[in-house]
Amino acid sequence: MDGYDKYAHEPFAVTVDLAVFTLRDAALHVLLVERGQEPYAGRWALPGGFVQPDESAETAARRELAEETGLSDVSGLHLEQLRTYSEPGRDPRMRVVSVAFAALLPDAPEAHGGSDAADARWVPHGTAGPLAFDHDRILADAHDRVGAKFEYTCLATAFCPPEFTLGELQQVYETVWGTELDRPNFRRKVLATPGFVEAVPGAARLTGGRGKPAALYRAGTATALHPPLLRPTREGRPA
Amino acid sequence: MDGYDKYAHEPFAVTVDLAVFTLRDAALHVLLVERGQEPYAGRWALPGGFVQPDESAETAARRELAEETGLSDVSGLHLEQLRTYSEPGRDPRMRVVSVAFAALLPDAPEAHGGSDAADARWVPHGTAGPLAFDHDRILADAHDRVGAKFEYTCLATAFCPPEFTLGELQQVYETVWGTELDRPNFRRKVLATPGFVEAVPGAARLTGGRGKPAALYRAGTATALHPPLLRPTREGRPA
DNA sequence: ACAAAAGTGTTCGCTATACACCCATGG
DNA sequence: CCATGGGTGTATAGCGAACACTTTTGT
Repeated sequence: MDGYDKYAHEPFAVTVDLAVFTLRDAALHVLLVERGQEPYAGRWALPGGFVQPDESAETAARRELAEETGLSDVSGLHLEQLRTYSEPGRDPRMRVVSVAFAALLPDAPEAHGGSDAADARWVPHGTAGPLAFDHDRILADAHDRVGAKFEYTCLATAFCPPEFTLGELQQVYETVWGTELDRPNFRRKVLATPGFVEAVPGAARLTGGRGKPAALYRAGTATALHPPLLRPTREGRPA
Repeated sequence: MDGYDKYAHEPFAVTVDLAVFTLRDAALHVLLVERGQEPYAGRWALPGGFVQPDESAETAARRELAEETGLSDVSGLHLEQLRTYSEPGRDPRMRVVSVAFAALLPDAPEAHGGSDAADARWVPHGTAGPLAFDHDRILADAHDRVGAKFEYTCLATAFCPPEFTLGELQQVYETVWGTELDRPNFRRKVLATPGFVEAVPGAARLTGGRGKPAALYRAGTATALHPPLLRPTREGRPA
Protein backbone atom coordinates (compact mmCIF):
# COMPACT_ATOMS: atom_id res chain seq x y z
CA MET A 1 0.00 0.00 0.00
CA ASP A 2 2.90 2.35 -0.62
CA GLY A 3 4.31 3.72 -3.88
CA TYR A 4 3.34 7.25 -4.60
CA ASP A 5 4.69 7.22 -8.14
CA LYS A 6 1.56 6.81 -10.19
CA TYR A 7 3.52 5.81 -13.26
CA ALA A 8 5.88 3.36 -11.59
CA HIS A 9 4.08 0.29 -12.91
CA GLU A 10 2.73 -0.75 -16.25
CA PRO A 11 -0.73 0.80 -16.16
CA PHE A 12 -3.85 -1.30 -15.75
CA ALA A 13 -7.00 -0.55 -17.67
CA VAL A 14 -10.20 -1.01 -15.69
CA THR A 15 -13.35 -1.83 -17.60
CA VAL A 16 -16.89 -2.94 -16.91
CA ASP A 17 -18.79 -5.71 -18.70
CA LEU A 18 -22.53 -6.15 -18.47
CA ALA A 19 -24.69 -9.23 -18.82
CA VAL A 20 -28.11 -7.63 -19.25
CA PHE A 21 -31.10 -9.95 -19.24
CA THR A 22 -34.70 -9.35 -20.18
CA LEU A 23 -37.78 -11.38 -21.01
CA ARG A 24 -39.27 -11.25 -24.50
CA ASP A 25 -42.07 -13.60 -25.52
CA ALA A 26 -41.56 -15.66 -22.38
CA ALA A 27 -37.94 -16.35 -23.28
CA LEU A 28 -34.77 -15.12 -21.66
CA HIS A 29 -32.79 -12.70 -23.85
CA VAL A 30 -29.34 -11.22 -23.45
CA LEU A 31 -28.12 -7.88 -24.74
CA LEU A 32 -25.10 -8.21 -27.03
CA VAL A 33 -23.11 -5.77 -29.12
CA GLU A 34 -21.22 -6.42 -32.34
CA ARG A 35 -17.61 -5.35 -32.14
CA GLY A 36 -16.51 -2.83 -34.75
CA GLN A 37 -12.77 -3.13 -34.16
CA GLU A 38 -9.99 -5.62 -33.68
CA PRO A 39 -9.52 -7.73 -31.77
CA TYR A 40 -12.60 -9.86 -32.31
CA ALA A 41 -13.97 -7.44 -34.93
CA GLY A 42 -17.37 -8.64 -36.12
CA ARG A 43 -17.80 -10.93 -33.11
CA TRP A 44 -20.52 -10.45 -30.56
CA ALA A 45 -19.63 -9.40 -27.05
CA LEU A 46 -21.13 -8.14 -23.83
CA PRO A 47 -21.58 -4.38 -23.71
CA GLY A 48 -19.05 -2.55 -21.60
CA GLY A 49 -16.12 -0.18 -21.66
CA PHE A 50 -13.54 1.78 -19.78
CA VAL A 51 -14.17 3.23 -16.36
CA GLN A 52 -13.48 6.98 -16.36
CA PRO A 53 -11.25 8.60 -13.73
CA ASP A 54 -14.15 10.20 -11.89
CA GLU A 55 -16.67 7.35 -11.80
CA SER A 56 -17.22 4.17 -9.87
CA ALA A 57 -17.66 0.89 -11.71
CA GLU A 58 -21.41 1.07 -11.12
CA THR A 59 -21.65 4.51 -12.67
CA ALA A 60 -19.54 3.46 -15.59
CA ALA A 61 -21.77 0.45 -16.17
CA ARG A 62 -24.90 2.59 -16.48
CA ARG A 63 -23.17 5.09 -18.75
CA GLU A 64 -21.68 2.51 -21.07
CA LEU A 65 -24.96 0.70 -21.38
CA ALA A 66 -26.72 3.87 -22.47
CA GLU A 67 -23.95 4.85 -24.88
CA GLU A 68 -23.40 1.53 -26.57
CA THR A 69 -26.93 0.26 -26.92
CA GLY A 70 -29.06 3.37 -27.09
CA LEU A 71 -31.16 2.33 -24.13
CA SER A 72 -32.24 5.68 -22.78
CA ASP A 73 -34.41 4.60 -19.88
CA VAL A 74 -32.08 2.73 -17.60
CA SER A 75 -34.00 3.87 -14.52
CA GLY A 76 -35.70 0.50 -14.06
CA LEU A 77 -32.40 -1.30 -14.47
CA HIS A 78 -31.33 -3.57 -11.64
CA LEU A 79 -27.53 -3.69 -11.46
CA GLU A 80 -25.61 -6.25 -9.46
CA GLN A 81 -21.89 -6.70 -9.23
CA LEU A 82 -20.95 -10.20 -10.28
CA ARG A 83 -17.19 -10.51 -9.83
CA THR A 84 -13.97 -9.18 -11.27
CA TYR A 85 -12.04 -10.96 -14.00
CA SER A 86 -8.36 -10.22 -13.77
CA GLU A 87 -6.44 -13.04 -15.47
CA PRO A 88 -3.47 -11.73 -17.45
CA GLY A 89 -4.05 -12.26 -21.14
CA ARG A 90 -7.82 -11.76 -21.06
CA ASP A 91 -7.32 -8.97 -23.57
CA PRO A 92 -4.55 -9.40 -26.15
CA ARG A 93 -3.85 -5.66 -26.32
CA MET A 94 -2.97 -4.83 -22.73
CA ARG A 95 -3.65 -5.62 -19.12
CA VAL A 96 -7.39 -5.22 -18.59
CA VAL A 97 -9.15 -5.87 -15.31
CA SER A 98 -12.88 -6.07 -15.80
CA VAL A 99 -15.60 -5.64 -13.21
CA ALA A 100 -18.56 -7.68 -14.44
CA PHE A 101 -22.20 -6.93 -13.67
CA ALA A 102 -25.40 -8.85 -14.00
CA ALA A 103 -28.37 -6.65 -14.88
CA LEU A 104 -32.10 -7.14 -15.21
CA LEU A 105 -34.46 -5.05 -17.29
CA PRO A 106 -38.27 -5.32 -17.21
CA ASP A 107 -39.53 -4.51 -20.69
CA ALA A 108 -36.86 -4.34 -23.29
CA PRO A 109 -36.91 -1.50 -25.76
CA GLU A 110 -35.16 -2.28 -29.04
CA ALA A 111 -31.42 -1.68 -28.94
CA HIS A 112 -29.20 -0.14 -31.59
CA GLY A 113 -25.47 0.33 -31.97
CA GLY A 114 -23.70 3.42 -30.63
CA SER A 115 -20.21 4.69 -29.83
CA ASP A 116 -17.89 1.69 -30.12
CA ALA A 117 -20.52 -0.85 -31.03
CA ALA A 118 -21.35 -1.58 -34.66
CA ASP A 119 -24.67 -3.04 -33.62
CA ALA A 120 -26.59 -3.99 -30.49
CA ARG A 121 -29.28 -6.62 -30.24
CA TRP A 122 -31.36 -8.73 -27.86
CA VAL A 123 -30.46 -12.37 -28.44
CA PRO A 124 -32.29 -15.40 -27.02
CA HIS A 125 -30.17 -16.90 -24.25
CA GLY A 126 -28.22 -19.90 -25.39
CA THR A 127 -28.28 -19.09 -29.10
CA ALA A 128 -25.29 -16.76 -28.97
CA GLY A 129 -22.25 -18.26 -30.65
CA PRO A 130 -18.83 -17.94 -29.03
CA LEU A 131 -18.42 -14.42 -27.74
CA ALA A 132 -15.34 -12.22 -27.74
CA PHE A 133 -12.77 -12.38 -24.92
CA ASP A 134 -13.91 -14.45 -21.93
CA HIS A 135 -17.46 -13.19 -22.26
CA ASP A 136 -18.95 -16.66 -22.63
CA ARG A 137 -17.79 -17.45 -19.15
CA ILE A 138 -18.98 -14.14 -17.73
CA LEU A 139 -22.38 -14.70 -19.28
CA ALA A 140 -22.61 -18.19 -17.83
CA ASP A 141 -21.58 -16.95 -14.38
CA ALA A 142 -24.18 -14.18 -14.58
CA HIS A 143 -26.95 -16.60 -15.50
CA ASP A 144 -26.04 -18.91 -12.63
CA ARG A 145 -26.03 -16.04 -10.21
CA VAL A 146 -29.39 -14.69 -11.29
CA GLY A 147 -30.96 -18.13 -11.02
CA ALA A 148 -29.53 -18.64 -7.55
CA LYS A 149 -30.57 -15.19 -6.36
CA PHE A 150 -34.15 -15.87 -7.41
CA GLU A 151 -34.35 -18.42 -4.62
CA TYR A 152 -33.67 -16.17 -1.68
CA THR A 153 -34.26 -12.60 -2.87
CA CYS A 154 -37.08 -10.59 -4.42
CA LEU A 155 -34.95 -10.06 -7.52
CA ALA A 156 -37.59 -11.54 -9.82
CA THR A 157 -39.74 -8.42 -9.55
CA ALA A 158 -36.92 -6.55 -11.32
CA PHE A 159 -37.99 -8.43 -14.45
CA CYS A 160 -41.58 -7.22 -14.11
CA PRO A 161 -43.21 -3.94 -15.11
CA PRO A 162 -44.37 -1.66 -12.27
CA GLU A 163 -47.69 -3.49 -12.05
CA PHE A 164 -47.86 -7.18 -12.73
CA THR A 165 -49.98 -10.26 -12.10
CA LEU A 166 -48.88 -13.26 -10.09
CA GLY A 167 -49.10 -15.33 -13.25
CA GLU A 168 -46.55 -13.05 -14.87
CA LEU A 169 -44.25 -13.27 -11.87
CA GLN A 170 -44.52 -17.03 -12.00
CA GLN A 171 -43.59 -17.03 -15.68
CA VAL A 172 -40.47 -15.05 -14.79
CA TYR A 173 -39.42 -17.77 -12.40
CA GLU A 174 -40.27 -20.54 -14.81
CA THR A 175 -38.37 -18.93 -17.65
CA VAL A 176 -35.23 -18.19 -15.68
CA TRP A 177 -35.18 -21.57 -13.96
CA GLY A 178 -36.40 -23.55 -16.93
CA THR A 179 -38.86 -25.47 -14.77
CA GLU A 180 -42.59 -25.52 -14.17
CA LEU A 181 -44.10 -24.48 -10.86
CA ASP A 182 -47.39 -25.33 -9.22
CA ARG A 183 -49.57 -22.23 -9.47
CA PRO A 184 -51.53 -22.51 -6.21
CA ASN A 185 -48.40 -23.16 -4.20
CA PHE A 186 -46.42 -20.42 -5.91
CA ARG A 187 -49.22 -17.99 -5.08
CA ARG A 188 -49.28 -18.89 -1.45
CA LYS A 189 -45.55 -18.69 -1.02
CA VAL A 190 -45.34 -15.28 -2.62
CA LEU A 191 -48.27 -13.85 -0.68
CA ALA A 192 -47.04 -15.41 2.57
CA THR A 193 -43.75 -13.54 2.33
CA PRO A 194 -44.33 -10.08 3.80
CA GLY A 195 -43.02 -7.29 1.60
CA PHE A 196 -42.48 -9.41 -1.51
CA VAL A 197 -45.47 -8.01 -3.38
CA GLU A 198 -48.27 -5.65 -2.38
CA ALA A 199 -51.73 -5.69 -3.91
CA VAL A 200 -52.98 -2.82 -6.04
CA PRO A 201 -56.49 -2.39 -4.62
CA GLY A 202 -59.28 -3.11 -7.05
CA ALA A 203 -57.05 -3.33 -10.09
CA ALA A 204 -57.29 -6.25 -12.47
CA ARG A 205 -56.22 -7.02 -15.99
CA LEU A 206 -56.79 -9.63 -18.66
CA THR A 207 -53.65 -11.51 -19.53
CA GLY A 208 -54.05 -14.19 -22.17
CA GLY A 209 -57.05 -12.55 -23.83
CA ARG A 210 -59.18 -15.20 -22.21
CA GLY A 211 -59.84 -16.20 -18.66
CA LYS A 212 -60.57 -14.40 -15.44
CA PRO A 213 -58.92 -11.00 -15.06
CA ALA A 214 -55.95 -11.20 -12.72
CA ALA A 215 -55.32 -8.98 -9.72
CA LEU A 216 -52.39 -6.62 -10.00
CA TYR A 217 -49.45 -6.31 -7.66
CA ARG A 218 -46.51 -4.00 -7.16
CA ALA A 219 -43.03 -4.93 -5.97
CA GLY A 220 -42.87 -4.74 -2.18
CA THR A 221 -40.22 -3.23 0.02
CA ALA A 222 -38.57 -6.47 1.05
CA THR A 223 -35.32 -7.47 -0.57
CA ALA A 224 -34.63 -10.86 1.00
CA LEU A 225 -36.94 -13.89 1.03
CA HIS A 226 -37.57 -15.78 4.27
CA PRO A 227 -38.20 -18.58 3.83
CA PRO A 228 -36.56 -18.98 0.42
CA LEU A 229 -38.46 -20.03 -2.69
CA LEU A 230 -36.51 -23.12 -3.67
CA ARG A 231 -36.58 -24.45 -7.20
CA PRO A 232 -37.74 -28.02 -7.62
CA THR A 233 -35.06 -30.37 -6.36
CA ARG A 234 -32.97 -31.87 -9.10
CA GLU A 235 -30.72 -34.09 -7.07
CA GLY A 236 -27.27 -33.78 -8.52
CA ARG A 237 -27.25 -30.03 -8.83
CA PRO A 238 -23.83 -28.66 -9.70
CA ALA A 239 -21.98 -26.39 -7.29
CA MET B 1 -13.32 -1.42 -25.76
CA ASP B 2 -11.07 0.53 -28.09
CA GLY B 3 -8.18 2.87 -27.30
CA TYR B 4 -4.82 1.34 -27.94
CA ASP B 5 -2.88 4.11 -26.24
CA LYS B 6 -2.04 2.61 -22.89
CA TYR B 7 -1.18 5.98 -21.42
CA ALA B 8 -4.15 7.91 -22.74
CA HIS B 9 -5.98 7.94 -19.41
CA GLU B 10 -4.95 8.69 -15.89
CA PRO B 11 -3.69 5.30 -14.74
CA PHE B 12 -5.63 3.14 -12.32
CA ALA B 13 -3.94 1.20 -9.62
CA VAL B 14 -5.40 -2.25 -8.97
CA THR B 15 -4.98 -3.69 -5.52
CA VAL B 16 -6.27 -6.61 -3.49
CA ASP B 17 -7.55 -6.48 0.10
CA LEU B 18 -8.03 -9.55 2.23
CA ALA B 19 -10.35 -10.21 5.13
CA VAL B 20 -8.77 -13.33 6.59
CA PHE B 21 -10.68 -15.11 9.34
CA THR B 22 -9.65 -17.82 11.72
CA LEU B 23 -10.84 -19.35 14.98
CA ARG B 24 -8.79 -19.00 18.15
CA ASP B 25 -10.14 -20.11 21.50
CA ALA B 26 -13.61 -20.51 20.03
CA ALA B 27 -13.69 -16.85 18.94
CA LEU B 28 -13.59 -15.40 15.47
CA HIS B 29 -10.38 -13.49 14.74
CA VAL B 30 -9.38 -11.28 11.83
CA LEU B 31 -5.90 -10.71 10.47
CA LEU B 32 -4.90 -7.03 10.51
CA VAL B 33 -1.73 -5.15 9.68
CA GLU B 34 -0.48 -1.89 11.13
CA ARG B 35 0.27 0.68 8.47
CA GLY B 36 3.79 2.04 8.45
CA GLN B 37 3.22 4.94 6.09
CA GLU B 38 0.86 7.80 5.36
CA PRO B 39 -1.96 7.94 4.79
CA TYR B 40 -3.39 6.31 7.88
CA ALA B 41 0.08 5.65 9.31
CA GLY B 42 -0.24 3.74 12.60
CA ARG B 43 -3.81 2.71 11.84
CA TRP B 44 -4.82 -0.90 11.40
CA ALA B 45 -5.91 -2.13 8.01
CA LEU B 46 -6.66 -5.26 6.06
CA PRO B 47 -3.62 -6.88 4.48
CA GLY B 48 -3.30 -6.32 0.75
CA GLY B 49 -1.31 -4.61 -1.95
CA PHE B 50 -0.77 -3.96 -5.61
CA VAL B 51 -1.47 -6.52 -8.28
CA GLN B 52 1.61 -7.11 -10.40
CA PRO B 53 1.45 -6.99 -14.20
CA ASP B 54 1.79 -10.74 -14.60
CA GLU B 55 -0.61 -12.01 -11.92
CA SER B 56 -4.31 -12.38 -11.44
CA ALA B 57 -5.99 -10.87 -8.41
CA GLU B 58 -6.17 -14.32 -6.79
CA THR B 59 -2.44 -14.86 -7.20
CA ALA B 60 -1.67 -11.41 -5.88
CA ALA B 61 -3.84 -12.06 -2.84
CA ARG B 62 -1.87 -15.17 -1.86
CA ARG B 63 1.46 -13.46 -2.45
CA GLU B 64 0.62 -10.33 -0.49
CA LEU B 65 -0.70 -12.34 2.41
CA ALA B 66 2.56 -14.26 2.67
CA GLU B 67 4.69 -11.15 2.29
CA GLU B 68 2.88 -8.88 4.70
CA THR B 69 2.02 -11.24 7.50
CA GLY B 70 4.74 -13.89 7.35
CA LEU B 71 2.21 -16.70 6.97
CA SER B 72 4.22 -19.23 5.08
CA ASP B 73 1.73 -22.07 4.84
CA VAL B 74 -1.12 -20.61 2.83
CA SER B 75 -1.90 -23.99 1.27
CA GLY B 76 -4.93 -24.57 3.50
CA LEU B 77 -6.21 -21.09 2.78
CA HIS B 78 -9.66 -20.82 1.31
CA LEU B 79 -9.89 -17.73 -0.89
CA GLU B 80 -13.13 -16.29 -2.14
CA GLN B 81 -13.66 -13.18 -4.18
CA LEU B 82 -15.97 -10.81 -2.36
CA ARG B 83 -16.49 -7.81 -4.62
CA THR B 84 -14.61 -4.89 -6.07
CA TYR B 85 -14.56 -1.48 -4.45
CA SER B 86 -14.10 1.23 -7.02
CA GLU B 87 -15.49 4.50 -5.62
CA PRO B 88 -13.31 7.47 -6.55
CA GLY B 89 -11.69 8.88 -3.44
CA ARG B 90 -11.29 5.58 -1.61
CA ASP B 91 -7.58 6.30 -1.46
CA PRO B 92 -6.50 9.93 -1.06
CA ARG B 93 -3.33 9.40 -3.09
CA MET B 94 -4.65 8.21 -6.41
CA ARG B 95 -7.32 6.22 -8.12
CA VAL B 96 -7.27 2.76 -6.59
CA VAL B 97 -9.63 -0.03 -7.55
CA SER B 98 -9.50 -2.84 -5.04
CA VAL B 99 -10.58 -6.43 -5.48
CA ALA B 100 -11.56 -7.67 -2.04
CA PHE B 101 -11.36 -11.28 -0.86
CA ALA B 102 -12.75 -13.17 2.06
CA ALA B 103 -10.42 -15.89 3.27
CA LEU B 104 -10.61 -18.69 5.85
CA LEU B 105 -7.70 -20.33 7.62
CA PRO B 106 -7.96 -23.45 9.84
CA ASP B 107 -5.35 -23.11 12.53
CA ALA B 108 -3.75 -19.73 12.74
CA PRO B 109 -0.01 -19.49 13.14
CA GLU B 110 1.15 -16.27 14.77
CA ALA B 111 1.59 -13.40 12.33
CA HIS B 112 4.35 -10.82 12.17
CA GLY B 113 4.89 -7.69 10.11
CA GLY B 114 6.71 -7.78 6.81
CA SER B 115 7.33 -5.71 3.68
CA ASP B 116 4.98 -2.70 3.96
CA ALA B 117 3.40 -3.67 7.26
CA ALA B 118 4.83 -2.41 10.55
CA ASP B 119 3.05 -5.20 12.37
CA ALA B 120 0.54 -7.96 11.74
CA ARG B 121 -1.76 -9.49 14.31
CA TRP B 122 -4.83 -11.66 14.82
CA VAL B 123 -7.53 -9.51 16.40
CA PRO B 124 -10.84 -10.76 17.85
CA HIS B 125 -13.63 -9.83 15.46
CA GLY B 126 -15.49 -6.74 16.58
CA THR B 127 -12.75 -5.34 18.74
CA ALA B 128 -10.91 -3.66 15.89
CA GLY B 129 -11.20 0.11 16.05
CA PRO B 130 -11.88 2.10 12.91
CA LEU B 131 -9.69 0.74 10.14
CA ALA B 132 -7.90 2.62 7.39
CA PHE B 133 -9.60 3.49 4.10
CA ASP B 134 -12.99 1.77 3.65
CA HIS B 135 -11.73 -1.40 5.29
CA ASP B 136 -14.39 -1.37 7.99
CA ARG B 137 -16.99 -1.81 5.33
CA ILE B 138 -15.04 -4.47 3.47
CA LEU B 139 -14.62 -6.40 6.70
CA ALA B 140 -18.33 -6.17 7.46
CA ASP B 141 -19.23 -7.31 3.95
CA ALA B 142 -16.83 -10.23 4.25
CA HIS B 143 -18.29 -11.35 7.56
CA ASP B 144 -21.83 -11.22 6.16
CA ARG B 145 -20.79 -13.22 3.15
CA VAL B 146 -19.06 -15.92 5.15
CA GLY B 147 -22.06 -16.26 7.45
CA ALA B 148 -24.43 -16.55 4.50
CA LYS B 149 -22.23 -19.04 2.67
CA PHE B 150 -22.20 -21.30 5.71
CA GLU B 151 -25.87 -21.96 5.11
CA TYR B 152 -25.67 -23.49 1.68
CA THR B 153 -22.04 -24.53 1.18
CA CYS B 154 -19.50 -26.78 2.89
CA LEU B 155 -17.33 -23.74 3.56
CA ALA B 156 -17.26 -24.38 7.32
CA THR B 157 -14.82 -27.26 6.88
CA ALA B 158 -12.28 -24.69 5.63
CA PHE B 159 -12.08 -23.52 9.26
CA CYS B 160 -11.26 -27.01 10.49
CA PRO B 161 -7.98 -28.93 10.56
CA PRO B 162 -7.69 -31.94 8.21
CA GLU B 163 -9.31 -34.21 10.81
CA PHE B 164 -11.97 -32.86 13.09
CA THR B 165 -14.89 -33.92 15.26
CA LEU B 166 -18.51 -33.02 14.68
CA GLY B 167 -18.44 -31.04 17.90
CA GLU B 168 -15.65 -28.91 16.52
CA LEU B 169 -17.51 -28.37 13.28
CA GLN B 170 -20.55 -27.34 15.26
CA GLN B 171 -18.48 -24.84 17.24
CA VAL B 172 -17.35 -23.33 13.96
CA TYR B 173 -20.96 -22.72 12.99
CA GLU B 174 -21.88 -21.40 16.41
CA THR B 175 -18.96 -19.01 16.52
CA VAL B 176 -19.47 -17.58 13.05
CA TRP B 177 -23.23 -17.29 13.41
CA GLY B 178 -23.18 -16.27 17.04
CA THR B 179 -25.99 -18.70 17.87
CA GLU B 180 -26.32 -22.04 19.59
CA LEU B 181 -27.32 -25.16 17.73
CA ASP B 182 -28.92 -28.38 18.87
CA ARG B 183 -26.24 -31.06 18.85
CA PRO B 184 -28.32 -34.09 17.88
CA ASN B 185 -30.00 -32.24 15.04
CA PHE B 186 -26.78 -30.70 13.79
CA ARG B 187 -25.22 -34.16 13.71
CA ARG B 188 -28.02 -35.62 11.68
CA LYS B 189 -28.10 -32.81 9.17
CA VAL B 190 -24.38 -32.97 8.54
CA LEU B 191 -24.29 -36.74 8.23
CA ALA B 192 -27.38 -36.76 6.03
CA THR B 193 -25.72 -34.51 3.47
CA PRO B 194 -23.70 -36.76 1.17
CA GLY B 195 -20.16 -35.54 0.64
CA PHE B 196 -20.16 -32.97 3.42
CA VAL B 197 -17.94 -35.02 5.74
CA GLU B 198 -16.56 -38.53 5.55
CA ALA B 199 -15.73 -40.64 8.57
CA VAL B 200 -12.16 -41.59 9.39
CA PRO B 201 -12.58 -45.30 10.19
CA GLY B 202 -11.78 -46.23 13.74
CA ALA B 203 -10.29 -42.88 14.67
CA ALA B 204 -11.39 -41.06 17.80
CA ARG B 205 -10.05 -38.27 19.96
CA LEU B 206 -10.74 -36.70 23.31
CA THR B 207 -11.80 -33.11 23.02
CA GLY B 208 -12.56 -31.38 26.29
CA GLY B 209 -10.26 -33.57 28.37
CA ARG B 210 -13.32 -35.30 29.73
CA GLY B 211 -16.17 -37.14 28.12
CA LYS B 212 -16.49 -39.78 25.47
CA PRO B 213 -13.90 -39.65 22.69
CA ALA B 214 -15.37 -38.24 19.50
CA ALA B 215 -15.19 -39.85 16.09
CA LEU B 216 -13.05 -38.05 13.53
CA TYR B 217 -14.11 -36.84 10.12
CA ARG B 218 -12.50 -35.37 7.06
CA ALA B 219 -13.94 -32.76 4.71
CA GLY B 220 -15.90 -34.45 1.94
CA THR B 221 -15.90 -33.76 -1.75
CA ALA B 222 -19.19 -31.87 -1.89
CA THR B 223 -19.09 -28.12 -2.17
CA ALA B 224 -22.79 -27.20 -2.06
CA LEU B 225 -25.29 -28.18 0.63
CA HIS B 226 -28.69 -29.60 -0.33
CA PRO B 227 -30.75 -29.05 1.62
CA PRO B 228 -29.15 -25.98 3.21
CA LEU B 229 -28.26 -25.75 6.88
CA LEU B 230 -30.26 -22.69 7.86
CA ARG B 231 -29.38 -20.67 10.91
CA PRO B 232 -32.11 -20.28 13.52
CA THR B 233 -34.76 -17.90 12.19
CA ARG B 234 -34.47 -14.43 13.55
CA GLU B 235 -37.46 -12.82 11.94
CA GLY B 236 -36.46 -9.42 10.65
CA ARG B 237 -33.13 -10.42 9.19
CA PRO B 238 -31.57 -7.64 7.14
CA ALA B 239 -30.94 -8.04 3.45
C1' DA C 1 -20.03 -41.89 41.90
C1' DC C 2 -20.30 -37.88 39.32
C1' DA C 3 -19.48 -34.61 35.64
C1' DA C 4 -18.84 -33.87 30.94
C1' DA C 5 -19.03 -34.68 26.29
C1' DA C 6 -20.50 -37.98 22.41
C1' DG C 7 -24.06 -40.26 20.32
C1' DT C 8 -29.22 -42.34 19.66
C1' DG C 9 -34.22 -42.31 19.66
C1' DT C 10 -38.76 -40.28 19.62
C1' DT C 11 -42.42 -37.07 19.56
C1' DC C 12 -44.84 -33.20 17.64
C1' DG C 13 -46.00 -29.52 14.72
C1' DC C 14 -45.31 -27.25 10.63
C1' DT C 15 -44.95 -26.70 5.77
C1' DA C 16 -44.30 -28.09 1.15
C1' DT C 17 -46.43 -30.80 -2.29
C1' DA C 18 -49.93 -32.60 -4.98
C1' DC C 19 -54.25 -32.29 -6.72
C1' DA C 20 -59.34 -31.34 -6.68
C1' DC C 21 -62.33 -27.78 -7.17
C1' DC C 22 -64.73 -23.11 -8.03
C1' DC C 23 -64.75 -18.39 -10.53
C1' DA C 24 -64.76 -15.17 -14.36
C1' DT C 25 -64.15 -14.06 -19.04
C1' DG C 26 -63.97 -14.57 -24.47
C1' DG C 27 -65.23 -17.09 -28.39
C1' DC D 1 -71.22 -23.96 -23.19
C1' DC D 2 -66.62 -24.82 -23.53
C1' DA D 3 -61.83 -23.49 -23.29
C1' DT D 4 -58.66 -20.76 -20.74
C1' DG D 5 -56.44 -18.70 -17.06
C1' DG D 6 -57.18 -16.85 -12.03
C1' DG D 7 -58.01 -18.16 -7.43
C1' DT D 8 -59.28 -21.31 -3.10
C1' DG D 9 -59.35 -25.44 -0.37
C1' DT D 10 -57.44 -29.73 1.56
C1' DA D 11 -55.16 -34.22 2.55
C1' DT D 12 -50.75 -36.22 3.23
C1' DA D 13 -45.82 -36.99 3.68
C1' DG D 14 -41.54 -35.52 5.16
C1' DC D 15 -38.66 -32.66 7.67
C1' DG D 16 -37.00 -29.94 11.53
C1' DA D 17 -37.14 -28.40 16.36
C1' DA D 18 -37.19 -29.95 20.95
C1' DC D 19 -35.90 -32.99 24.33
C1' DA D 20 -35.37 -37.52 26.83
C1' DC D 21 -32.10 -40.98 27.06
C1' DT D 22 -27.77 -44.00 26.65
C1' DT D 23 -22.63 -44.41 26.28
C1' DT D 24 -17.86 -43.55 27.37
C1' DT D 25 -14.36 -41.25 29.32
C1' DG D 26 -11.62 -38.42 33.40
C1' DT D 27 -11.50 -37.15 38.26
